[in-house]
Amino acid sequence: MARTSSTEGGRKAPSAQGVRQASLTDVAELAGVSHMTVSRVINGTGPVRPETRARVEAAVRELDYRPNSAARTLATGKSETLGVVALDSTLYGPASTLYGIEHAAREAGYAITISSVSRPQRQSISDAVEYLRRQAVEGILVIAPHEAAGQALEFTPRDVPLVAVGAAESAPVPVVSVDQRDGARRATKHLLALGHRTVWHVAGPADWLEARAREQGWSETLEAHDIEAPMVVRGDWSPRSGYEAGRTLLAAGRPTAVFVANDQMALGMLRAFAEAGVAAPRDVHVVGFDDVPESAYYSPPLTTVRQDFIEVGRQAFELLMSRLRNEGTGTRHLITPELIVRESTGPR
Amino acid sequence: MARTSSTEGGRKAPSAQGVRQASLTDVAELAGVSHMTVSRVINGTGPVRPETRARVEAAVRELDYRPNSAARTLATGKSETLGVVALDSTLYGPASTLYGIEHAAREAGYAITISSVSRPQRQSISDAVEYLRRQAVEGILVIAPHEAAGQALEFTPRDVPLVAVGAAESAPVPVVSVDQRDGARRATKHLLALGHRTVWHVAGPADWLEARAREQGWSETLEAHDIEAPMVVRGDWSPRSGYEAGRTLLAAGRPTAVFVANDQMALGMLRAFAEAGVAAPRDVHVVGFDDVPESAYYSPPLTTVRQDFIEVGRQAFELLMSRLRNEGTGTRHLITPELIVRESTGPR
DNA sequence: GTGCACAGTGTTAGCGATAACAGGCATCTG
DNA sequence: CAGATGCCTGTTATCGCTAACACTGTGCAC
Repeated sequence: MARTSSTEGGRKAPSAQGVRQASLTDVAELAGVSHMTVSRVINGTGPVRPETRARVEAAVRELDYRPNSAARTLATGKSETLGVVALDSTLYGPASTLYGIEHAAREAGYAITISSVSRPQRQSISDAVEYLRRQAVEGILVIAPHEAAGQALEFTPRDVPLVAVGAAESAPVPVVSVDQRDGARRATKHLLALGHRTVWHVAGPADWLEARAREQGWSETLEAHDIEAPMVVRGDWSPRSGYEAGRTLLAAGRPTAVFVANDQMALGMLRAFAEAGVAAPRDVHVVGFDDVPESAYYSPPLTTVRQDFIEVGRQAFELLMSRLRNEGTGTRHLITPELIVRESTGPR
Repeated sequence: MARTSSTEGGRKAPSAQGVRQASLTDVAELAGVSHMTVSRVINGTGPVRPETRARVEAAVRELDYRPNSAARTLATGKSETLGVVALDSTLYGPASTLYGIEHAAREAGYAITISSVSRPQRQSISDAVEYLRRQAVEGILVIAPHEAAGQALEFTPRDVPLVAVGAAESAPVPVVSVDQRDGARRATKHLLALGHRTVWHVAGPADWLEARAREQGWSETLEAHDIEAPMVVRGDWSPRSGYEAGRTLLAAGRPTAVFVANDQMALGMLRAFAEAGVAAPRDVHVVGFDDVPESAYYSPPLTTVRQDFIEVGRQAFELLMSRLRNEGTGTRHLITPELIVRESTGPR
């Protein structure tokens, strides 16, 4: 089609902000039909003669009509919107999960409203949920892998479907998560299989359920091999805390094998080791957790446990949808992680 | 107050999903007033006798009333919701910006609806904007630092306020961004000041405006020193592409100074160098961009250019708000980045 | 004591959409 | 050819809220 210059531009994009959006009725008038007919054309409900349909569609284009979602929500009771309670962080895991959810939702035509919490406290999580309920969301996904989240969810109202991502097994709501304990067991076994007498552990924050599950998987594996678990060093997921943990470990007696609860801390620890002249894999074997994109390029490339966060997000969305449809399907999805072996546990 | 056990619990959290949410009218009936009085109590508009107010508040609690935002939006024309077009990625920058925005918005009582795009194409960005408009957002923030975003924004409707984050200076909308060129100039000057005869550059994807601005800052600095710019090696922000760039550089003649367009690629490059026995800072000086939390723990710790993404998010939100209030304040905010010097450009 | 201001409340009319039902006019069926 | 059965369209009520205005009563100025 040839460009019709000024007319089109001028009509479609009036610079003033005051122009009212066209409504169904406006379109109906212009097309010479009733507003219901327009509604039927827009939504594809009910039969409309092709000729009429064309007239309506022309009017829609002419007025640049856009359905008002608030009105639709009010009339139907359905908002086609989901709420997500997300962590206010750029941690790789939570951020990836968020995108997994957003993706799945968008494909299904659902909008996503986010409410983030800076600190994993019971109150703030309850607040976030409450806030979302006010936004008339149809369901809520909570990405909040801490203890506090589990507690907050206990007192969550039951009248809006809710799915937790990565929360406690004991949480009173449906849950989708990666099997952290299994991942930790794989990591620990891998290190033991390399001939180490014991495996040390740098854990995440104690109030993170995932940190605790990894710790558990580690300690129960040692136990199964009749090995007494050494002291746990705790970090906060950050590279800096991993660095400090590394120095602590060096002082505590130079481990030969360390399972670190996430890749970023492993990076910090490797750095602390390197500064002390302790090289991996020559002097120490290290396994991380998460498989962040960088971990293959650490020095040395890091053996780690891969979690498929996108899949977690997808399954969480699916589970929520099935709840919305009132299908009482499963209440807990566990996703199995995968051990990725790289140089940090390679030949010395 | 003592807990009244079963009555309360039973009424407030009926497990069935079918129970209708209480409406203003329900509350009004229970409190023995008109629905308008309830509305006034809820919103604090208009005078209400303390006694009446108390009765209404009791009824609100009793019924666990929650205002219906769709109805409110329909009646007032204000949705108190902003739309954000975000990149479907876990890149540190975009993710951080998103959280900066969310934070600022939440404090101001605005909800955030996200629409993410997987690939920075003009069409997908237009679609995302269109999608948000349908959600009745009051304003839109576009985090999309690519060429395509700039193009898409040109054809964006003018009737919903829109602010771009990190887009082209030439974009036809208000923009908030970090001064990439300035950052690149600082990085390049820093390397030149260390006595290098030239500085190589590993650039980001050509369709990212930020990549181009950094490249420009680099090349114009060389030019100002009468140095001919060496060949540009291009990556895609990923550590893997940085690794490949590193190998390319090694083959192309072993540079002594490299400015890499982001930290992750710098990591990959350092890895490629290390594998070839080229150590930083002994044999080569490297500067990155972004200052991701990990960069202080790379081997060696990376000199880089810090961008305050949270501040970017905050200012973008502010700018959008001022647009909403129809204050014609500034149209472009530039935030100055900061050079962080670490070992990767340290003494040899 | 009349009038006026104002606190406190109620009534009515939308906002823009869908739901539910009610036709008019063909076309088929018997 | 009457009646039934669709297609296509229109009318009306309704979702839950706020805006706008109307109404009562009290307290105070004059």
